[in-house]
Amino acid sequence: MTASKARSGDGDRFGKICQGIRRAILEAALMPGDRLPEDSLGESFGVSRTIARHALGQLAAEGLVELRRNRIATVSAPTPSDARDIFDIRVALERQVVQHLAGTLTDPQVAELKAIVEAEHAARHGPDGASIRLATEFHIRLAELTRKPILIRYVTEICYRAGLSLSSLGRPHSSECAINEHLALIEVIRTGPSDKASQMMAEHLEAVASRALLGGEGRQARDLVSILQPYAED
Amino acid sequence: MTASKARSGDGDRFGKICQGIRRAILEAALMPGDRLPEDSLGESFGVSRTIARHALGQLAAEGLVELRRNRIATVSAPTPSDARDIFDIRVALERQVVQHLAGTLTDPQVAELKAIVEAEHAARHGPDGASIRLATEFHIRLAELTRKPILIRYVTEICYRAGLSLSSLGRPHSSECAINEHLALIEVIRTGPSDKASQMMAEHLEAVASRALLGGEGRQARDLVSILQPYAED
DNA sequence: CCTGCCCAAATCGCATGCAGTTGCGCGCCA
DNA sequence: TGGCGCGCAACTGCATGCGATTTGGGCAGG
Repeated sequence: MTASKARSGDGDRFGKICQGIRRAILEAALMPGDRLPEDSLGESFGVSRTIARHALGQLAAEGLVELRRNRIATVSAPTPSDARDIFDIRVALERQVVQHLAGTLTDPQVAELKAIVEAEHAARHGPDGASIRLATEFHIRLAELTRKPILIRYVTEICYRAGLSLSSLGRPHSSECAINEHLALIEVIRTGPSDKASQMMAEHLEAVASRALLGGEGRQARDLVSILQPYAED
Repeated sequence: MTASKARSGDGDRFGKICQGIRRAILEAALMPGDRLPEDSLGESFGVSRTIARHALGQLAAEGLVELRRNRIATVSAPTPSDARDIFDIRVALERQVVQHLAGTLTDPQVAELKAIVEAEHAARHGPDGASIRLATEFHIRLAELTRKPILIRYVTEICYRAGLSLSSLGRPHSSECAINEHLALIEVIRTGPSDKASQMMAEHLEAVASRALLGGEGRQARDLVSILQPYAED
């Protein structure tokens, strides 16, 4: 499925485009509403429209890209309410991750996770995009440790969506605390009972969501679309 | 995506194919391993390979279809372990559904849900496929009542995957009890506290999973792939 | 009778071409 | 100056064509 297909490495042009756009979105290089015409996309990745088009379809299925008939594809613009839903789902899924993982981490796994957190620490004063990407990588890596392909897939997808929501709706930045929370998470997953670990993950994600989403001045100009949305539903 | 693109009705050939195959899989008309060549697919839906191919991509992203490079697409063959993961995730997601819904159901909504259960009752002696489809429809309708598009999307997807798992790994049938459980669910969602409703949903889904999955003689010939899988991973 | 090789048919991967739709800019009119 | 409508360029929707790859079945050899 997607996970196995995204595993680019051979001549997988399709996966390359998907991954490229995903990363661009995650790092906030692409912002909601940005246009993604098939032609120019294919050109910049050195392939024909066909593949670019296919990739856009995939990304639309993941919720990162919006596809309207006969219109240029755009980067999705999650509403605050979307963001709320995404984080609710994310909490539910990542609780499962830590529940399955609690007490099973091997030393190399712990080391790998700590290495990611260290990278986060190193990047904490760099561009915003890198921080978000690394934090996301931490959560995805955690999911991958479960070796449950379907869970991995959903966590990955929801993490990307969350990243998009953060970069478009969130405050400029607030990753400082997340780093400590990640370290604490590793510890509690390694040693703690699964309930406690699950609870801590839930609190961590809630903290991320409220630090970034609820506190700040979420709404900019383009938010009028989310305001008008209820009126346009019928 | 599904939600916004499912706005079918006009000339949406793409959505038609997706929905057609989804339904065929859900009703067990298509079984895991069945081949889905682009040509014949497009022919039977009256479109060119291009669209059929695109639809297969979408279904692969949803996990219903397996796509291997240069090979004919096949209906996915979930392993028992996949099925376990799917139901774990499904429990987590549907708990959210009933938590959001508890105590908010309007009378027409209750009536609509009861109508679906009634249809289940009517179809309880018909072909297996119809029962599974209606039970699935119940859960999806429940999710739709939350009006949370992203949650709806994930629940829908996971329900389809669960349906595929049931029809391929499950016993011939055991929907009798599910009908009563659905009725009980409606009641507790309508009146009960959200915790209780959430708990009942979890128990219902666990019951479905264990009735169908754990009890029976899950493994047939093709399961040797899942047996060999761990050895082939590196 | 079983095994292994080789070739033709089936099928996929991808680019390109054409037709239909959108929307943007420019000129016209108030 | 500001609003309106028209026409063209850009873009998408989709089909088809060609080369590459897999498959499975026949034939030769053990």
